[in-house]
Amino acid sequence: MADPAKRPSAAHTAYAVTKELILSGELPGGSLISEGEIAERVRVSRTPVREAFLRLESEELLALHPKRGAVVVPVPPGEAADVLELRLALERSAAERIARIGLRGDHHERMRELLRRQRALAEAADIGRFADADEAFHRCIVEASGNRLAGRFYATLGDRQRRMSITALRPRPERLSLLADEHEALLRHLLDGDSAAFASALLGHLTATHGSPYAAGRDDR
Amino acid sequence: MADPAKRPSAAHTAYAVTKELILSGELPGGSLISEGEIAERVRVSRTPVREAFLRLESEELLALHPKRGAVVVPVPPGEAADVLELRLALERSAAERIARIGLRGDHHERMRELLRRQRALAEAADIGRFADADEAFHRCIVEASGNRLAGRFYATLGDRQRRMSITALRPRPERLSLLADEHEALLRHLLDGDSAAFASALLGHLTATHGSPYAAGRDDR
DNA sequence: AGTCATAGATACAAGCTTGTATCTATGGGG
DNA sequence: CCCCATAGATACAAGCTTGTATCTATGACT
Repeated sequence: MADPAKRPSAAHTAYAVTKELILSGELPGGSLISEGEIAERVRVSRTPVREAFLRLESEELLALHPKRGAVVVPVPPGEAADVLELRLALERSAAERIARIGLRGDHHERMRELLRRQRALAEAADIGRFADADEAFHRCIVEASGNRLAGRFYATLGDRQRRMSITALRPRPERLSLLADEHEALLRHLLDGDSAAFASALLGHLTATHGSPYAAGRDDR
Repeated sequence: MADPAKRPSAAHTAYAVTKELILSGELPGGSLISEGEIAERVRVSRTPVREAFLRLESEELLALHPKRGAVVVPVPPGEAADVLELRLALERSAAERIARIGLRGDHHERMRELLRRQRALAEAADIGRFADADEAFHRCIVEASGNRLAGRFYATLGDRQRRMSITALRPRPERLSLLADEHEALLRHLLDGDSAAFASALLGHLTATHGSPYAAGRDDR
């Protein structure tokens, strides 16, 4: 089959497919899988699957048990709060910098476009794609700050976030419009340079969607 | 060794020990265990352990995989919110009934005693025992309503609650005093017959400790 | 005291998986 | 076009577990 640049290796395909199964929730935490099972699914031999498993183990998505199988590592119950707290920190920090340096036109345009897209997806009740546009909107906020490091770090939260949003975000389609409204409000605060209002609205927004990041164990309470 | 009434069977011992390991978090969700491993730990043969595993499977604490082992079923990420919502519902309902019928003296005494106990444990920084006294306090609220069914149902949330509170409640010892303060406030509202204030305070209390029950997927938002 | 039933110990067979070694196919470089 | 290296396929051995059958010990009842 025709493939651009270089055909991905069997090991990489096995890795990508398995990772997607985990992140999408099709293989939930606690599942017990095997090299043979994935090999059959991806239609390769066990050798590249073995390599993929090792990689996923290093990413703490799989726990390998010799001669017994691999367990999909569950999302630790407390991690939802940890990820949320980091998201809050990164986005607030981004809003403060944007208040200082302004919001570049292309970023503004991009957010507008994402908001329009969200409206359309809310109307179509497309929860999956809405979640993608939701995530892209928040990521754009962090990237708009110009802090490349923050942008990169934020992206690594994406995988962990996906595993939680699959179960946390079980919205009725009507809620999608509310979420789009809240995104509008966030953009307005950015444009006003009001990072305090942004922080407050963001906290409400994330709390309603994902629960409170200020759960037990936090030091700032 | 001397034992009262009847010595518990090996199967029951294996069951109780394994369940405690799971609820306490020593065997977290995603752990892969075996009959032999537990048999060695409890010092019995595999036969009673096998029976215990079947029981734990029916309670959805273990997932058995023939010839491979048993996986400790992880706490589903969304379940924290579900359990919290039920707790809220039961405790608010109890507060409303108590507002109507009053708080019996013995229940009042019991709660006072538990609060004193919590103060002492906060001072001793005994997080484990504090959590027990915390749980007993909330359970007493539900039992004080006189609704035996609610009391029984609330107790079944106990197991699920424990698996979450181990990770959610990672408090610094200082926070224990704050929790005791909040329990004082809850009792005061009960005594005042102010179920609305009780509901509001309870929401704040549980949200701070366990995160918001009104996460995505709720219908009342 | 004897008998019977049941819980549990134990040993061996069988299932499921990984680990390892060998072979093959393919692509790149000379 | 040939050779070499590497990715991957495949087959068999080995590890870990459960499933099953048999035996034993203990307690209860007669």
